[in-house]
Amino acid sequence: MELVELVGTIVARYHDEYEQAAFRHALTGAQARVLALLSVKPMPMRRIAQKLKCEPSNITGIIDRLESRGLVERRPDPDDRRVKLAAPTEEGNRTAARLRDGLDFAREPLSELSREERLVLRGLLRRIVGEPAAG
Amino acid sequence: MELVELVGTIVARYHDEYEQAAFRHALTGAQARVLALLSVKPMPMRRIAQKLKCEPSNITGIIDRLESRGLVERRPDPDDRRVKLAAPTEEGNRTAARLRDGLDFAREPLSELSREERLVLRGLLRRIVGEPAAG
DNA sequence: TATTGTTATACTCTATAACTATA
DNA sequence: TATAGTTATAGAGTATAACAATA
Repeated sequence: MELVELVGTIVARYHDEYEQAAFRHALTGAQARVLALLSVKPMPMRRIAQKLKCEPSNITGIIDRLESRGLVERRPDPDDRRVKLAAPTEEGNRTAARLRDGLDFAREPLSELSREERLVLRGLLRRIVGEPAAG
Repeated sequence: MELVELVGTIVARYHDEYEQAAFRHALTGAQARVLALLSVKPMPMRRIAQKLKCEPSNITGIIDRLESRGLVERRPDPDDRRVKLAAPTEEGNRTAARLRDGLDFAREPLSELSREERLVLRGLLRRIVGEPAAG
């Protein structure tokens, strides 16, 4: 099995598992990604679009749906009245935490590897990602 | 940077690059995946749905759009008149080949690694994917 | 004038359910 | 009866263009 094909397999599996984890919380993949993003740090609508690499107009609907479920709220930005800060509610933060815990990919397949092997893998992946040697 | 985060980064990058490669040929991601699949081997509509992990009814529209662009055609199955085999046209095969060649991910980041490192990486990824030692 | 978020619109992908034609 | 593909429908994500409020 070729390296590129292996990477493709892992990408597909990771993606599927993320979608499934989202589905368990009655979220779509996009909604789960936005919620996960906001649970790290609230941010303006436009910043979310940049992170998701999509047009800002799409974020309106995604936040609408998360807001209607009580997982996210829109707050005014005291420094710029044009800006709306999207932030998770308490329930949103709890959902985001359970979402993280439900990502089996982290545990199961990687647990096949020993500690040393994981360090080797991490080093190789860092090279691929283009990380500097730090960390 | 943690291992899981690294995998997530690579997954996102791979995904983006695939979408971009598809876009360069005026294809959506789903259309490109189906075309790539069929360029390996023509198959019944239902089999495509299984490969893409979606409902068969969706495949009708995707094949419709590929067919209207002359990239794919529907052929009867001589063994079962219910079945329609989706197969790439000559132009479809050419497009699929150019699509494969345009996937920079294969070349650029992996080329950072030496031959030995790539073998080590392949071995580790095989373990993660759960491949038997064969190949 | 430029920017932020929104609205309106259209297209694609998706699941569900009902349908046709075969088996 | 069961299966393969289709159609109809609805919801979600996406891009584009135009808009109101604010900078």
